[in-house]
Amino acid sequence: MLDIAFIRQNADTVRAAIKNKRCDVDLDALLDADRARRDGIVVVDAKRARKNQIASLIPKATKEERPTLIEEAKTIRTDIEKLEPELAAVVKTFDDLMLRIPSIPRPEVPIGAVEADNVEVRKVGTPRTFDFTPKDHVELCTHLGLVNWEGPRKFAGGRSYALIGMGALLELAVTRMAVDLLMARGLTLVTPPVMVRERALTGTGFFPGGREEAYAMEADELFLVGTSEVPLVSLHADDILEESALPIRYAGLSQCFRREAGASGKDTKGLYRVHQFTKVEQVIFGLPDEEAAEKEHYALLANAESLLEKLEIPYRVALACTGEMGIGVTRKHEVESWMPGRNAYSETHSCSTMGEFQARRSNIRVRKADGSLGFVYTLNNTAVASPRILIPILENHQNADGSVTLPKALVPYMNGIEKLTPR
RNA sequence: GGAGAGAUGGCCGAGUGGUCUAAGGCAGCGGUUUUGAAAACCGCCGACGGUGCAAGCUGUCCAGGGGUUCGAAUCCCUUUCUCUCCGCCA
Repeated sequence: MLDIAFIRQNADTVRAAIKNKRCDVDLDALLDADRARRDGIVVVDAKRARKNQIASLIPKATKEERPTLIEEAKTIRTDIEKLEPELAAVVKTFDDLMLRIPSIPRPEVPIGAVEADNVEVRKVGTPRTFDFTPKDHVELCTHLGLVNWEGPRKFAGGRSYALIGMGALLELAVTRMAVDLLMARGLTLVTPPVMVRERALTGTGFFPGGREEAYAMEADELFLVGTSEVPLVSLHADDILEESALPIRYAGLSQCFRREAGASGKDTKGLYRVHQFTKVEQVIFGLPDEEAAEKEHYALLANAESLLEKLEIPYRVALACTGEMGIGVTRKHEVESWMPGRNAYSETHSCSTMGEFQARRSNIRVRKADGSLGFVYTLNNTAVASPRILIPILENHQNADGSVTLPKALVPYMNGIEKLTPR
């Protein structure tokens, strides 16, 4: 969410952001609602002021004066009772529109509509040249017995899967490796609730725009989160954090749930796009300062890259274009791992600076050293998401006989197992 | 799931219909004193909105929502959360 005063004063900037981010919201409707809201407040506040004035006069008034005052107060109350619902309706319109206004992309962000408009920043590692026909991860998982595909699809539906045996252990291993790396770099491990109220999703910017993406549990008015970013950011909703306590750096470990409502028919095969997965996510609360935020952003990015280096996976880093950024994001880097089965770099990490966007929605403030209050900046990045990360691990490290030689860093987490072979 | 007790500013805590512009304390900020610091003393000190060049004026907020009343932190209803006991349970 942006400051309405900022929106009024920078309407053109906001209009450009809406266009470039391909958001569906009517800025003029918002400005109209804002005007109507403020006009309404002036009228209602004047009535309320008189009402308060009369209420304070009555105890001091004589017996003779009282009936007149009470009469006037009753009239005013009737007026107010008529005006308040009208104002509330205007405010509701205003609030709904405010929630759909995107944050402003930073100047370095390329303007573009689709993935192809992202700007490559660097490539690290070289995709391996195979002297045999490499298998894709589906074949490898089947060959090595890492996944049960058919069972889950019968009782849990499409995009479901079960990791089995070494497959399940591999997920634990890579997850634990990520946790250890982040803890060593000063992040605090959190295993948060994954069932949350609507407020957490609105507060982090996933609602109202992404309502279709979330699983809802109607009976309890709870939603399953698609990332632990949601509970981690919400952990400090309504808090006033001391400047000295910042930055706060969390590593969230959770199951994530996504309906993939807009992806029907896309990536239905294998482990790439699934409804339920495990993710270690990095979340930062920092001072509202662009320079400090930039430093944190690149530290988060570096953590993800370290992970991929340990996993010996070639990857590339791209600066996402405006059309590929979420509503609240002001700068986003995507890290794409090389996946031989897709013959492409594909997204495994997403590193975002959100500015004050989430803090305004979730009411997360900082008391600065000079005593003033401000909103914090939030940032987030994937550390590792499984099973998607299993794809480049298996595909890049496969051998001609269908076995997989695990990257060295993973071996201790695999109880010393160096190679996956069919059992 | 059942019964009961609670929720007040950054924190603790008083406040059972008008004088609440929320006592008092802690923390914070400024000052006096001091070589410096501490202590003591004095003063300041909630958030958000509207309006205004500004000074100021004004509205809302005592967990959330609704109601009663000329007037609600206070009375009523409701939701959420916390605590105690019982039940169930990995």
